[in-house]
Amino acid sequence: MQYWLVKQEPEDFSWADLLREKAVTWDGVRNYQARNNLRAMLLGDKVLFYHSVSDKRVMGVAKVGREAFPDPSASEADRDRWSAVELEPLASLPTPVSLAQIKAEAGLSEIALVRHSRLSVMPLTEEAFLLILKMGGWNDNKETIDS
DNA sequence: GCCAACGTTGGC
DNA sequence: GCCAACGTTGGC
Repeated sequence: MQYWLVKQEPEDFSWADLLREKAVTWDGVRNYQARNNLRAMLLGDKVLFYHSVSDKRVMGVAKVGREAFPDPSASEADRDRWSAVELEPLASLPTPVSLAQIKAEAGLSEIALVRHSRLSVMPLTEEAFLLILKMGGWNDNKETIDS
């Protein structure tokens, strides 16, 4: 099991949109580091969904529903250069976790969300992932989210 | 709205 | 291959 965080401006595609649509093709990533992270995702990996810019909060947990495939939003010539995955919603955080809270938490000072604010797809350690869940009011143990 | 950080492009 | 110019992202 690996853990990730993806960012999206809620005006473009929000957590509520994902809950409504039940699945989304996560395409349009045009940064190599982010793309490499997409390609490393495995079926069932857990993905925190973060609202950037206007909201700046972690909203919920999704899972990888399909591993990397050629990005359908890329031009024919670039189809193999860029990748997409599918994400499915798992659960909303009882209380979304703000960027300010994350920055104030010593245990999260090393995560890419803080250190590399422009990266849109990033890995998280299990510790960081579970800590953010806890900060979001997720009181159960990790087996709950795994089931 | 501003600007820092960063990635990409293209001239040389 | 270097680097200046430029575009984009995203926090503030």
